[in-house]
Amino acid sequence: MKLPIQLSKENPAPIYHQIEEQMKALIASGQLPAGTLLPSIRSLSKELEVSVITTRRAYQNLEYEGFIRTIQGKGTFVAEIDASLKKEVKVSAVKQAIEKAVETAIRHDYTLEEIEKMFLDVLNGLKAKGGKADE
Amino acid sequence: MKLPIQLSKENPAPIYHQIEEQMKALIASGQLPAGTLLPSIRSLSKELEVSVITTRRAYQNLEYEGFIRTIQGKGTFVAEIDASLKKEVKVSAVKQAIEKAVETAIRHDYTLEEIEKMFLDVLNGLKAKGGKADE
DNA sequence: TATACTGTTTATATTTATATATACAGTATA
DNA sequence: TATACTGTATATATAAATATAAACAGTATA
Repeated sequence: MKLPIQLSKENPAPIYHQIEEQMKALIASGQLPAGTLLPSIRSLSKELEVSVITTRRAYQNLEYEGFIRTIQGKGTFVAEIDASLKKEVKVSAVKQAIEKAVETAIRHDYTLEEIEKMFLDVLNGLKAKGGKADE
Repeated sequence: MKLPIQLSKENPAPIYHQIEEQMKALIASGQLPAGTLLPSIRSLSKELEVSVITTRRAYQNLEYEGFIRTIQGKGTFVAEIDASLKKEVKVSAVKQAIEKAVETAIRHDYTLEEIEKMFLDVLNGLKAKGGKADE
C-alpha cells in the first residue's frame, strides 16, 4: 500500500495537516475504498521521511473525524462512510480550494474576467499534457 | 492608513505569513503605490490584535524581499519597484493559487471538465453579487 | 511459542510561532 | 527642548510542531 502523498516544504501548513488533507481526499473521492488497509505509521513515516509522531498525529485526527479506524496489532483501515457524506466532503473541499484561489486573485486586483481567462489557461495547459496532474 | 488585511485562524499559515502575502498583493497590484507610508508596527499590531513581534517579522521579511523600506524614526514605506517585476509577482502569485486549487481538485478525482464547471459556478456566484469579494 | 509485525505510551529535546515587557535610538513638531 | 511618535534590540515565556528513543501491548504466523 503506497499512498500518493506529496509533502511540500513551501506549503506553510504543518506536515501532519498535509498528510491529513491528502488522505482525506483519497478517501472522500473513493480512491481508497472502505476496508483498505493503510500503511502502518512506521512505514509511512519512513516513506515520507518524517517522524512516527507526525504520521500518528495525522492518523489520530483522521480517526477522530471518522475517516479511518484503527485496530491495535492489526493496523489502520479506511472506515465505512456514507456515500452522501463522502460526496459532501469532496465537493466542499474542492469548492473551498477554488474560492481561496479566487480570493487571492481578487486581492491582486484581478477582475473576474481576468480570473476566468487565467483559469482556463491553466486548465488548457493541463489538457494539452493529457489531462492528469502527474503526466 | 488602514490596510484591508484579514487574518484567518482556519488558515494553517502563520500570521506573519498571512500579513506578508496580503501586503505583497496590495503592493504588487498597485493598490499601495511606491512611497505610501504604511501603518507602524505598533498600530498594525493593535489593529490586527497580534504581537508587535509578529507584525515586525512580516515587515522585516517584506523589506528583505524588497517590497518596502524602513527608516528608523520615520516609518515604513512602500518601495519603488520596477513595473515589470510587480507584474510578474502579481501574475505568478495568482497563477500559483489557481494551480494549487486545480491540484486539490485533481486529488479529489475531479476531471478537468468538472473542475471547469465548478470554477465557472464560483465565478458566476460572485458576478451575481456584484463582482467584488466583499460585496 | 518465537518472531515480526501492528498500535500505544511516555519522556526528553529542538525549532518555530507566537506573547509580553523594557530599554534604546532616530525623527517630527509644538 | 519636551513630547510623542517612529523603528531597534534584548530578554523571557509559552504553545505548537516537530524529532528521537525506549518500553509496552495486541495480533498474525511460521
